[in-house]
Amino acid sequence: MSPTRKMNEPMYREWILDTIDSLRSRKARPDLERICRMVRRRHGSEPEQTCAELEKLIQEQTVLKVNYKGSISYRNAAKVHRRSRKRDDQTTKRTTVEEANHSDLSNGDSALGHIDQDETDDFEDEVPVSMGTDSTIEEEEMEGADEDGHEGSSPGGVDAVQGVSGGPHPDSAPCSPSSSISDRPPGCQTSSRSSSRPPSSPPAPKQSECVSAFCPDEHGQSMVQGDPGDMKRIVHPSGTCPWVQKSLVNREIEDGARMEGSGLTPDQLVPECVQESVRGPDRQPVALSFPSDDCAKYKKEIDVASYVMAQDNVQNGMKNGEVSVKMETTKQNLLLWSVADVASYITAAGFPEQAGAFRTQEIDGKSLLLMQRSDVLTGLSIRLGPALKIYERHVKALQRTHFLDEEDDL
DNA sequence: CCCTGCGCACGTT
DNA sequence: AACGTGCGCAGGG
Repeated sequence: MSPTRKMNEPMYREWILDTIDSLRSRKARPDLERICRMVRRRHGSEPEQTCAELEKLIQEQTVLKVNYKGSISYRNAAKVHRRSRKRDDQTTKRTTVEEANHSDLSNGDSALGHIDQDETDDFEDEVPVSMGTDSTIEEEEMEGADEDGHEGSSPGGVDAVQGVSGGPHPDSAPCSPSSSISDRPPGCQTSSRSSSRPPSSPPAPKQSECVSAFCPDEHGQSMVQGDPGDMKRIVHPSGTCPWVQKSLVNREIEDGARMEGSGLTPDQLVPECVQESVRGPDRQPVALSFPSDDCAKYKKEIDVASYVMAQDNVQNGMKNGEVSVKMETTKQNLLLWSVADVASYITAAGFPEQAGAFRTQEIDGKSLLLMQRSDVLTGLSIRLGPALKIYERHVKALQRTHFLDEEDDL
């Protein structure tokens, strides 16, 4: 019965991205409610589905979920670009990434710009998004984390702390750090929130947009975060997004009068990923330390590709030498890779069957750099499972490494 | 009623 | 100054 149910991701992805773009061009906040509504109107798909698909996109970073001015917004990752102007600064900063994490967060909101076609990967490195995909992720967890992180922030952090999470949304609530993190359920249903605060929250003094995704550490990479276990779960039942329905329903039927039912306004529901970081004019963020921060930092500092490679080598137990060598030269020479090089890389990475597809499609180093997720997932005619792994763990990693390196060089 | 377009204020770089 | 964002309002269907 529900044809929409079967929709392919690519399609949905387009719809959603398109919708986000439309809303943006219309100067309307691309929030979940609007996105769902528009998708429904245009394509007739259920809000729930849209919500679920949107989440997938968030996880794969095709869409970025951010907290902007106290509310959740979604961004088309491909359109996000960071400031391209000041290169010098960037370069400098990049070197020392230590603080990158914060800056990333902060710039999220306005800095996003447009990345044209290069998209995804490019921005990735700047934006605090998560890179992983396979397992995980999401936003809500962060709350817990940050709270936990307590304000380590700053001494004077009052403001900061407050700002960090408290500002805009109660939900984020950070205000009470000491409170329980543990109970912070994944956003959607949350009941606890209802009592927390009235719908009307004061305008957030500070503003910054935070991306909600984080780095999953499914590889077991030991990143800096403290509790991996926690952050692993998925946040909300995407399939169900009560709040989505609710908001839509409200609109259609009651117009909001019913919120009390759940106790929250659509806005408040969103909290899942809300997290904010504030940073002083000249200081670092005050923010609490949440995983995402670490992730961002981690991303920058570590050579993802190397890491991945190492892993693969281990698991494949093969051609370590070859791969390693390749890796060494990767940064500078990815552009020089031939079709055969790419194929052997894929083979060495443990996907011999899929390597042929790369060869067939004549993917050389340059092409590899230009590959987008959809290209790998659907353009090569390979199975989704391996395709996802190849893209997330190898293609993306190589691209990232390449661009980062390029940036450093600049 | 809903969608769309846009002026304007605000925040960041 | 330039740019991204989104509120709030007006106009059109």
